[in-house]
Amino acid sequence: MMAKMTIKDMARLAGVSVSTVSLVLSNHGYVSAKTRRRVERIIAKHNYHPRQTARNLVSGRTGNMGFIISDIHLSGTEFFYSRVLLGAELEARKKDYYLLVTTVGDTFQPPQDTPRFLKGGDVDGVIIAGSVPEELVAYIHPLNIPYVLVDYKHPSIDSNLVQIENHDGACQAVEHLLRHGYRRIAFVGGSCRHASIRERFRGYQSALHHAGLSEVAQDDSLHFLVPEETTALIGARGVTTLLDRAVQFDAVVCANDTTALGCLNALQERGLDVPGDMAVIGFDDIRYATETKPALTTVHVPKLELGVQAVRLLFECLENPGGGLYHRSIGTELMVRESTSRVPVETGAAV
Amino acid sequence: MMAKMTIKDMARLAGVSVSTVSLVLSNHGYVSAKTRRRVERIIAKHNYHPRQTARNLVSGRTGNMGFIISDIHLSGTEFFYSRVLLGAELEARKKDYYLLVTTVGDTFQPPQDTPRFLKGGDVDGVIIAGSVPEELVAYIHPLNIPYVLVDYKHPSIDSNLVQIENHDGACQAVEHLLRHGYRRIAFVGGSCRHASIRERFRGYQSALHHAGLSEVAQDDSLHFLVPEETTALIGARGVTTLLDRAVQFDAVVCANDTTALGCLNALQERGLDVPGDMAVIGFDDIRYATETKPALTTVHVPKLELGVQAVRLLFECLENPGGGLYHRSIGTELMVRESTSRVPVETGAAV
DNA sequence: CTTTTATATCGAAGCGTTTCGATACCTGCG
DNA sequence: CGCAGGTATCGAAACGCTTCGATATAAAAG
Repeated sequence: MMAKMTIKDMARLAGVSVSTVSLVLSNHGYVSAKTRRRVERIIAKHNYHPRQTARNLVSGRTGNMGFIISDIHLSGTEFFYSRVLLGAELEARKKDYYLLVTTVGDTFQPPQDTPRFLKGGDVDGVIIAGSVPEELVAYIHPLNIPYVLVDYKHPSIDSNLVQIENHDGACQAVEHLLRHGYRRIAFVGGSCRHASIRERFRGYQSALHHAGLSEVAQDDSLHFLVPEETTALIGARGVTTLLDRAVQFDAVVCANDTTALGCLNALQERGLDVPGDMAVIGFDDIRYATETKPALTTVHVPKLELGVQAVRLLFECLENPGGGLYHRSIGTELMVRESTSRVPVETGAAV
Repeated sequence: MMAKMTIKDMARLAGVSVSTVSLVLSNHGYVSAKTRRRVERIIAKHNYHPRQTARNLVSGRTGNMGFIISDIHLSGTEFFYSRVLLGAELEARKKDYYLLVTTVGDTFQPPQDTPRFLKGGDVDGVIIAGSVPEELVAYIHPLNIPYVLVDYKHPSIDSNLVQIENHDGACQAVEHLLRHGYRRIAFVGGSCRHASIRERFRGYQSALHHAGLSEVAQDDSLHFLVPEETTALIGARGVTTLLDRAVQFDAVVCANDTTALGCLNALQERGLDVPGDMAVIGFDDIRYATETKPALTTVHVPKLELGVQAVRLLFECLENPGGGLYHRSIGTELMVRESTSRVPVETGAAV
């Protein structure tokens, strides 16, 4: 195991100065073809690679971006943010950037819980995916390090944002149900404090209003919206609660697919047929949306794209410092499967 | 936006030398209580944090570890490796280490596709999660940088390993079926080139042998094992293929849960009752194993634990360089749910 | 009262790069 | 022939930090 080679070693071995080796490496100034060849041969022969750390020090640029995500989101409830992460990684790598990933719990105490890379300047920018403690954003904001929020928004701090068109997606869902003749449409979901969920609920209401069904939109006995983290159980509890209220409804819009899975199971248990007796529609289009029986009609969210756009946004901030805040909206697409129409339809690919 | 503060600024402001500030920071040598207080006040007041990059340069230690995972694994087929990642992150952070995450595709061309952080010395060690191109391991091995493979093994290169007790898990599955009276037990799965899947198959065979059912273990008409990546479709195809062969069987052990989901759906479509007509057992215990109808009996793999152990192993390598290769085996646990016993049983938590 | 020893502080070297002049050589043009 | 300007190479400073002596003082020991 030979000791780590440095640029000095290369210079010595090639019989040139350190600066010349550096010039060869960076392709900046003048180097004669002959010298260049000789240096390159030596470099290749010894498999030399410049130490990034040293470069960082002089350039003030790290080539890394932080990716912060709540532990729950990374792998707790849904198969969602790991795709956002993947999209971000693929896009970042195109520009030779790498992701320094860390998770945060649902509490965040500024000194101890702060990722070291934020304070130590190990990253050029940060992506925050999904909802995180408000304190985190409040901590990062004044740090003067570019950051982008994905599918989350701090209540009072303006940030760079990549958002899902939740409102529009929910409208699409409701309009689809209306087209298929469903009228008394319920809404079920957890995490109601999350802005995305609220937007979905508002989209649902708004579509009903436009269809002249304001009494449905306003009828809170048709709405089950709780603050607990989304799980299938919430969906099951939601739909059984509604059924037990003996309120009449023929369709349920779910805040997301996980909720919808719970609904499907609970309805089945009650002996109700989906979509015969009741339609169910989800949101997100997670992987298992195609595996349910019946396959779940849902609003597709392009998760990779969220990651990709977040990275692009961050790059723009980096290239254009002090250039105000950016804002991107990612559209959704209705995936019509079996849970909302009496005739089985073609099943599209999920995720 | 004030310019970035350095240790020099702190020294100047506190009226001491740079070295003294450094001593305060590191808690190494002698500093009088008075001086310490003064310096600490100044540091706190200006929210100064030493630049990691600079520290790296002198210490030769980065405080980062690489985490390499195939793009497919991160979010393609299963809800598995994102939990490994989470486990690794949580454990690494305990020692103030962070993960530099990157993905690899199923091809890997050494110069271009090599993550920069491997060459540039941005990490102190590397974790490789799941199966990756052989060339990747072949590339990293001679780099003399500590690395750990999780749930994967290079055919010829010896590495530090964290493995699942696949063989034992599959035995548990088969033994459970045998106890419940199932005898003609089939095996269905994809990705058969993956060592883990092969071990599961061998475990299945081995348990049957021990039970005196060698003819089942050897009967290839009961085995559906294909090289394609695991999907639910493979499971569906597998079980219908077996049914169409008109071979008699009353239970199917699946290479993993995704496969099992496909089996469940296909069986249901054929009008067969699970577990009445046929038992189905999975492997992994992914999140949706509890959401299927019937809930899936499966072999639980502690995914977080895989990540945790990988990080611990890597730390050992770092603290003990040149200390040979390490090897850890992570046990599994049978989760009995509804798909294997005629009487419904309590449903445990998944994932 | 001198000699250790423990305590406190500092200057300077060094970590591995990049980059900014400085120097020197050619070449071609007036 | 002399000189501008392009080409080639190099030495040295700088990036922000740690750490190794060196130096100085105070306390303890002889």
